[in-house]
Amino acid sequence: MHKEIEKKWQQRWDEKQSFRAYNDYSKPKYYPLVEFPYPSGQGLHVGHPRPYTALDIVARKRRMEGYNVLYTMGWDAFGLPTENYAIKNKIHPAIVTEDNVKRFKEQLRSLGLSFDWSREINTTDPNYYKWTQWIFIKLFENGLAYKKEMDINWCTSCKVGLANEEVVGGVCERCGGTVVKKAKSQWMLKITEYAERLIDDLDDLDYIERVKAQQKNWIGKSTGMELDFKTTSGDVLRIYTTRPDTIYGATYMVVSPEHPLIDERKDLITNYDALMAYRAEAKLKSDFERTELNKDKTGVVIEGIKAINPASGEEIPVFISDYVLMSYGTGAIMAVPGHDTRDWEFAKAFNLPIIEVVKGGDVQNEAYTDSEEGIIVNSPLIDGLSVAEAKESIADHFEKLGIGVRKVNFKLRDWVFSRQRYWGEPIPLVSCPSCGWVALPESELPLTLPEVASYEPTDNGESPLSAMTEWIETTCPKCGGHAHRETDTMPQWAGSSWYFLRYCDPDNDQEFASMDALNYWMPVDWYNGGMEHTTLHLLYSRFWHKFLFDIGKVNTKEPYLKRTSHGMIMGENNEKMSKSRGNVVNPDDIIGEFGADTLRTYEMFIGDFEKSVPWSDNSVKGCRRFLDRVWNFADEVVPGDAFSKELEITMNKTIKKVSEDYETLKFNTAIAAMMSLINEFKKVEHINRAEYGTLLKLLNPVAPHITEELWESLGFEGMITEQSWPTFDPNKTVEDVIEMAVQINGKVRGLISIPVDADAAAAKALALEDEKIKLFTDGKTIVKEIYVPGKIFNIVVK
RNA sequence: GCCGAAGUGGUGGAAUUGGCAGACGCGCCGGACUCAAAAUCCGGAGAGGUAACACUCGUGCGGGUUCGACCCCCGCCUUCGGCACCA
Repeated sequence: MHKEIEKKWQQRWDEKQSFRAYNDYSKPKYYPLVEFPYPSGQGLHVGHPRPYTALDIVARKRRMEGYNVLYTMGWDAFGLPTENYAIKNKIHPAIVTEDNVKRFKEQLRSLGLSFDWSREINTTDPNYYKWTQWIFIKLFENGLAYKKEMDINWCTSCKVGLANEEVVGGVCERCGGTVVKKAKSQWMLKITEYAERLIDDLDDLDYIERVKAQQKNWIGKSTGMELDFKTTSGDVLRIYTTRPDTIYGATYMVVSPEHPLIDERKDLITNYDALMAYRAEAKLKSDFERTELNKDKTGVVIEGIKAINPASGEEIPVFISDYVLMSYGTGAIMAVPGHDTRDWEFAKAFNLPIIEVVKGGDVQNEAYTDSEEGIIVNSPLIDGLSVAEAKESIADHFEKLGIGVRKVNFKLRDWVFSRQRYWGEPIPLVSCPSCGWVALPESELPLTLPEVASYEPTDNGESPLSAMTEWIETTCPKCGGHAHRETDTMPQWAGSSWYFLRYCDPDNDQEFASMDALNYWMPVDWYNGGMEHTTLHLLYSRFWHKFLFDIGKVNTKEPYLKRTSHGMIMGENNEKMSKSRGNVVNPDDIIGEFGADTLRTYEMFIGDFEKSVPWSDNSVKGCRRFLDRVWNFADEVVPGDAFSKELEITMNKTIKKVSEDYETLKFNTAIAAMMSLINEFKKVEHINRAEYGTLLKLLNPVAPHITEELWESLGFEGMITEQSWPTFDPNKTVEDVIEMAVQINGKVRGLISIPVDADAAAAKALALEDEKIKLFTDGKTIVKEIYVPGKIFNIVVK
C-alpha cells in the first residue's frame, strides 16, 4: 500500500517539478541548507535522514507560506575512504564514487525529500572543482597561501604519510608500525589573518550558543604581551605571556624542544646530546599528548645558558619541555609556578622555587590561578596593585624600556592545505625555476586529475601524482619556460567550504555563481549540521566566504544566518552505529516494511532533535499506527468549512503548537500534538472537512505522501503541497476557565476551576471553599499568598 | 587534559523556561473481538503505603537560594561530541 502511494507521489512531484527553486527574484526567498554527505560505500544509515527530514519540514512549510525555496543536495565526494577502497580493490576512485553516489541518491529519493535535484552538485566533478581551484588561486594571488615546512605523520614501515585518524595509539593503523613526525613542505592558508573577524562577526549571527562558544574557544583569542628575556649567552629570548603581572614570580623559563636557540648556541651548551635525545622523544608525541595537564611533566635543563628576569634581574635556569609548543606564541614561556598549574607541576617535579606574587592562595600547595581580584605582592614595581592594574602598569613599563610589546594571540593556527594523496583537487600551481610558484590561468582550469596506475602514496612521502612525469612536466604560464606542476592535492575540506554558493547557480560555466543569483539567494537562512562539524568545517567555510566577500565575489560577509545542530542516531545498544559494531540500521528496510512516511515521522518523533538518541525498532510501529489512524479517519469526515464549536479551541491550539514547534526544532512535540489531536477526534461525534484538511496540512511536511493521497481522495482541490499553511486565531487558543493547582507551603493540595483572568481575591475565595484546602488551613495562620494568574495559587501557613 | 554538551518511570522522551513532574509514543498488564493467533479497539500503572482514600518519597550525587527548583548558584560523578590529515 505505502509503496504504491509513495511511488505515485514522488513521480507526480517530479513531473510537476513541485520543488524546483526558480530564479524568480520577485518572490521572497528562503534558503535552508543541510550538510551534504560523504557518499560512503556502506550507503545511507538511519542517521542521515534526521537532519534532511528536519529541514525538509521547514522547506515544505516555507513553500506553503509562499516562499521560493532553495533546498537541494550534493556530494562531498573526495576523501580517504574512497581512495583506500580504490587502492584495495584496484578500481578507479571516480568509479567507486559514481557507484556510491548512485546508491545514496536512490536511497535519498525514496525518502520523499523535497530537494530540487536539478541543482545537484558533486565536489569531484571537474566542472565543480574548477571553481574550487579558482578560489585557491585567488587566495594564492592575495597572499593567503604560502609554503611552510610542517610535520606529517610518517609510518616507518609502510613508508607513507598518514592521516591523524590512521594513527592509533601512536602506531600505524594498517601495519602497526612506528609512526614518526616527518617534515614536509606544505601549502598553508592564512586563516589566522581572519581570526579577529571570525570571532567578532559571530555576535550578529543566530547560531545556537554552544556552536558560538566552540568557535570562539577554538580561535582562542588571548590578550597579553611579548617580552624579551636577556640570556647569559648575550641572546634575547622572546616569550609570550597573558600574565605580565606575575613577572616577579618567574623563577625559570621553558622553551619548546624545537626552539632555534638550542642549535644556534650549540657551542655554549654542555648537555647538547641530552637535549637532542629529549627532542627526538617529543617528536613522537602529538601536540595533544604534549599539552595534557595531568601527565607527568618532563624536561631537560639547558646547561651553559641562563636567562635574566627583566624585573628582578635574577639569573634563572632555562629548560626545554614538551608542554611548550613552537606553534603557539613564541615557543618560549616564562614559568610562574605560583600562578600557573602546569608551571607549578613542573617546578615540583624539578624542585624549583615557587614565589607568591598574587595574594589569596597557598602557592606551596597548589598554583593560585583564579586571581582576577588578587593583590600583587613581592613585586617592587607593582606591589599593592590589583591584577588588572598590574597588567597595565607593567606592560607600560616594559614597553617604555623597549623590551616588551602588547600582543593579541590566537590558538587558531593556519590551515595545512596539502595532502599527499590522489583523490583530491589538484593544486593548480606550477613551480618555475625563474618565476617561482605561478598560478595557472583561468583558461587552463579545471586542472583535472591524470589517470595513474596506482593511487597508493609513494614511499618517499610524495603524492601519487609525483610519479606522473608527463603530467608534471609543463611550461610556466608566465615565462613559458620549463616548469613542474604541484603534485599535492587539496584536503576534502576544500570542496565543502563553498558548496552552498554553487547551489545558487550550479550550471554557470563563467563564474562559480552569478552575482544576481547570489544577491537573491544568499545568505543561507538556516544551516543545520552535526556538532562534529562545529569547529573545522564551519570555520573553514566562513573563512573562505569572508575572503570571497573581500574580493567582491559574494555579497554578504557571513554565509549562514542561522546554525542549528542535530544529535546523532545511535544503535539500539546506544553505541555509535558502525559496521564493526554490527548495529547499523538501513533505512531501506524500514521504508520497505513501514514506508517513508513512517520512517520520517519516527525520525522526527524519536526524541529531542538536538540530542543523540538510540534507535528503536519497536517504537517505529507506534508512528505507523498513528499514520494508520489518520488514514482511517478519512471515511468519517463530514462536510463543513469551519471548525466546529467543540473542536475550535483544540484546532487553533494545535495549529499554533505545530507551527511554532516546526520553527524551533521541536518536531517531537509537534507530532505529539497531532497525535493528541487524533485522540480528540475520537472523542467527538463528527469531524468535518475543515478540521481534517487542517490536520493533513499540518502533517504534510512530516508525512508528505500519505497526506497528498488523502487530500486527493477526499476531493480537495489541487495538491496539498500547493496549499497555504493554516493560520490560527490567537483569541481561540486558550480555554476561558482553567484548572489551577492550589498549593499549601509549596505542595499541591487541591485544584480549583477558575477563569483565566480572575484576580487573587477570587482565587482565594474559591480555594478556601475547597474541602481539602480547608483541612490544611483550618487552625493555621495565613502568612503569605502568592497568586500567579493562569498558573498557580500558593498559600503559606503557619 | 582542554573546549562544548547531556543525565527525568521498564523504555524514547514532555514540562508554557522558577509554578500540578512524567504530555505523546513504545513496552508491559487486564478486557473486548476471534475456534485460536495476529491486527484493531477499550481500560490500567513512578516508587512506597492503604480495603480505598490520606499521606510519604521521587528528575545522576552532595550542599545552597526561594513561598515554590528537573529549571538558578557552589562542589562532585558518569556519558557523549571536538581537539587541527576522518568526514
